[in-house]
Formats: sequence, structure tokens, C-alpha cells
Amino acid sequence: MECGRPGIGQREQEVICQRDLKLKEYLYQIFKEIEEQIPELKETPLIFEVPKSEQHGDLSSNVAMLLSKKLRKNPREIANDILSLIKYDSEIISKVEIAGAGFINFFFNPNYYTKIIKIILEQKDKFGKSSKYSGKKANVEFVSANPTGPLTVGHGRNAVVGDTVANLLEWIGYQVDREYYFNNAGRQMRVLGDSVRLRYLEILGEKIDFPEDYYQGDYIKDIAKKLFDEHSDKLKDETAEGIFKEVAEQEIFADIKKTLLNLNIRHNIFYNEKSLYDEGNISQLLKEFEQKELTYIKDGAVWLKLTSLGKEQDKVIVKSSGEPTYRLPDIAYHITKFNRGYDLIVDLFGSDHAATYPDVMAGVSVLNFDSSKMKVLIHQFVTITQDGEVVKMSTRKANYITLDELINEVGKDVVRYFFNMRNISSHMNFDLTLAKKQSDENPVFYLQYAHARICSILRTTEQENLRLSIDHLDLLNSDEEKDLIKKLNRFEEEVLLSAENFETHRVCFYLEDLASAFHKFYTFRRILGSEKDVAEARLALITAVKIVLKNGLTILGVEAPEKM
RNA sequence: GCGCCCGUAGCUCAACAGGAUAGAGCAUCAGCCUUCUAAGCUGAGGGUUAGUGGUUCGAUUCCACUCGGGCGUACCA
Repeated sequence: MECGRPGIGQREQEVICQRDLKLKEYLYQIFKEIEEQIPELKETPLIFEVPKSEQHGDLSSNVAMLLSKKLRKNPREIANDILSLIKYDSEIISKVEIAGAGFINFFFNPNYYTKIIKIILEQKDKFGKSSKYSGKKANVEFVSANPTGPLTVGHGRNAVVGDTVANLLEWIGYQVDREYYFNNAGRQMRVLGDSVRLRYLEILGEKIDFPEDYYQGDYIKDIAKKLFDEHSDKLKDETAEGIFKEVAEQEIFADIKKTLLNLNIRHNIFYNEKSLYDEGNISQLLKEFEQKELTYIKDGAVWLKLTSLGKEQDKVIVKSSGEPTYRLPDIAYHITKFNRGYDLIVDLFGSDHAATYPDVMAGVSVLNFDSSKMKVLIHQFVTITQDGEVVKMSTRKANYITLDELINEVGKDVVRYFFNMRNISSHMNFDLTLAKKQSDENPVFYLQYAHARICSILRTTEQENLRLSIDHLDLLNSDEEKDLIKKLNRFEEEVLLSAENFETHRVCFYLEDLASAFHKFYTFRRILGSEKDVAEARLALITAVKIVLKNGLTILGVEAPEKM
């Protein structure tokens, strides 16, 4: 798509390009044609947005207000000038008017709008997909919990949003890898192995003083029991680092994968931090930093000169013990992502990791990798309340609620919808008591119900030998029908915007809007008992709605049931 | 102390790039099923967008400060 608008900053151009969809594209064209007469238009960002109120048309522009300063003229006068200059096809636009302080409002011809129904019926489950980014590769890294215990409700937000972002990227054309990065070495894993060993010795009847800072959860006892069942007392002289750690890791990882599968999440790449050591990435990276004279030694440790890269303070990358801190492998790890040829690298993690990624970015940039390909998404924490009290979560202390327990309690669809429906930047409160008791009132059922309702109508009408037809779509001219059609027209752009902004909650809000428009239509417009042409057109309409609902739910990873 | 995120209706959250009368769901109240699913629809009440200033035609949105909450601020990851 041609998107050169001279005189506008790059960022603005990008944004404008995003929105060049169908009807907007048409409006941009119209305005381009009058740039000769109003040259200032070339330097003014041209935005068309969907007004909140229907009275203000289908798309609206504030360009006259933006021009008013430059032209030193009243915005309404400018709007008038624009109006007298632009030429448009009355088949597409039925009315243009000036309103308020100087908004230019466009009303589209309803008959043109109905074309979307034909398109949806043709494209079916492909409708809403775009090829804007086809040929590009993306890597989405999410969950990445180390195998020290079961996934908690807190991990749920990361898991669900990560998978949904990956889905969205696929919908706009990316080929996506879902990656899980983990570390099965180091102190925490030694403590894990030793926790199992002590529980095992307990089973053998030894009196153990179980340390407070060891893993307290019952799953440790389960693993110990399993080892006892298989090996009896033969392991009593084994060290924590051996079989205890290995089996613990295996069992816990199997459990994590099972939980993710319960949410229909499958990572296709599991990346072990250890391989960065085995394959020399770490030592190589250290060498490169040294060559660039970005390191120095102080107190027996190696420091990275982050201050020379514009950061506030230098940080240790190799401890005086000779072990690297997490910073070094993190940078080395991201370099592998660049080397693996991704055009987009997405990291998703909780706000506790927010402070670390700028260092990683600085590290990769200084080695001449294009850090603008990296997109770090930070989600705020999930506060869990039960019976009005905040539940504090710690894997160590085992006072958490596992993700699996939650899925069992409320079901996959509710969990996925709940985590997706909120902006990741908002602190989120998860009221367990409410989620369990009033799960019926979760908005996800509202969407699923709309879908099931349409399926039911289609079953009934089929028995009456009524089939959809696209021959008389112009009969869909009631307010409820026009509104529904308008919403259908928005789907492609909503998907694109959600994906490009990594905002899963937009999809939820759009679908709730669509479902609401459908439920209204259902209440006021009948199919059975209507004149045949009308009934057939309405069947086409609701079939299109059904497809869009299903496609939207698919992006979110939620089922679209035929019956409820 | 410093840095990042957040503060919107009783509760949980929206508001697309700074746009028009700040919107949904839940909860509360009043209505709507002898015809396609009432897990639905219609209507009502509920707001100084934490506060004070500033920027401008226009601020929930941008800036400054104050108050309140979360997360960081390690030779833990």
C-alpha cells in the first residue's frame, strides 16, 4: 500500500498506515486529492476515528481544528472549505457534515457497508487475518518459569497473554515461535534437590529439621514418595545434586507442561540457559565486551560499564566466585534470538523484572544488534483475594494457589478470558471467591451464549427449509441491523490494532460490543415469521456474526460452543 | 531516598494519537417470554476521572507538584 505522506514524521506515517483499511483508505485518498488546494494538509496528521456517538457519523476527522492555527482561521470555516473541495462517490459516502467545534463527520452508505457480509461468508475462518506482516518471523517468549514448583495463578496472566499475543501476531501474518526459557542450574535448583532429599529421608523415618527457606510445598513430598516407591531406601546416601534434583526437575516440568496444555498452550521451543555455557555464548560475549573495553575488574568481580551506555550505574556480570550473574546469560540469550533471524522479539514478564530489560537492551545495542526489534511487555501483578483477604504468593512458602486448581475450579475458557480482558498495565485483582461462586456472570459466557444462540437459530431455520441468501442484503436496514453490520466492518482493524499494540483486551471489548449488538438484534428482529427475502438476508447477517465471534474467540483461545 | 507502573461509578475495568454528553459488566431498583436459547433485552439511579496548578479551541489522556498503592533499586533469577 502506498503510504508516503511527505512532511509527516515517521511515527505518524506508521500510525496512519496502520489505519489504512478499506473505508479509511478511501478517505485518505479523497483528502490527498485536495492537497494542491490546501498545501498545509500535507504537514498535518490526518486521523479518522470512529465517533463515540452514532449521531456523529461513521468516521470523523479533527483535521480542521489542527489546521486552524496554521491557517489562522476558524475551524468551522476551514471545515467548510474542505467540504466544498472534496469529491466523493455517493455510492460509498451518503453524507458529510460539520459538527461541534469543527469536526468533519462522514456517513457511509449502508448498502456499501453490507458488502462486508459477503466477504465474511467467503473468507469464513480466515476473515480478519491480514498479510501485512507475512514473511516475517516473530519470537514470543513467555512463562519461562524455572522448574522449582507448579505454576501459580500469577503465572497464569503471563501464560495466557503471551499465548494470545502470539495468536494475534499469527493473525497479522507473522510466523511465530513460542519460546520458554529456563534455568535448571544454580542455587535454587540445589535447594530444590535438597528439599526433596530431606523429605525422602523423612519417609525413611529420620528426624529432619526442615529449613524454613526450603521449598515447603506438598509436591516436594509427592516427589520424595515417588522416589521411595521406586527405589525404597537405596537413595539414602545420594547427594541433593544427583537423582533428587533430576527427578524433581522432570516431575515439575511435566507438571508445568500439563498445566499449560490445560490452557491449550504449547511452546515449540524450550531454551535451556545451560546451553549458552555449553556452546560458548557466554565466554564469547564476555570477550566481546572486553574487546570493546566495556568491562573492568573491581573487588574481584567483573563489572559492565553500563554508565558509559547511558545507564545509572555499572553492574556486576561475573561474580568474584567466577559465576556470571543473570545479566550476562540474559544478553547472550537475546543475541541468539537476533542470530536466529527474528524480525520481532517479544518478551513478556512481570513487573518484578521490569528493571532488568533496559540493561539487556543496552547490552545488545552496543554489539550492534537492532534493539528496536525487541518489544518488552510488562504485566502488572495479579493480586489474589479470597474471602476478602489478600493472599500472598510465594513458591518457596507454598502458600500459593496453583494455576491448575484455578482451571479445575472455573474452567479453561474463564481463565483465558479473564486474563485477556484487561490491559496488562493495570494491577489486576482476582477475587477467587467471586470467580468460583459467580462464574456464570463472567462476560465470557455472554459471548459464548451469543454464538450458541446463533447456532440454535440456524438449526431451527434449517428445519424450516430456510437458507441464507446474499441477494437482498439491502433489506437489512433497521437500526439494529445497521449497527450490527457496522460492528462487523470493524473486526479486521480491531485485530490489527490489537496485534500491533500487543493489547489482548481490545479483542475482548470488541467482541462484547459485537455480542451486545447481536443480542439486541435478536430481541427486536425475528427471522421465523419474516418475509422470505428478509429472513434469508438476516440469516446471512447472523451467520457472518457467528463467524466473527468464533474467529475472535479463537484468537483468545476460548471455545465457541454450538450449544449452552 | 531514587526509578518504573498504577489511581476513573459501591466493586472489577474501558475510553483507539489530546476530541464531541467519560462508557461496560457486576451489584441495586422497575419492567419484558403461549413463536428462532431469559446465560437475553428495555429503563432508572450511581462520577469534582485521587488532589492542586499549568499547557490549549478542547485534558481521564501531556507537564509540574502533593497524596495513596504495586514493583524494583543485589557479587538472587
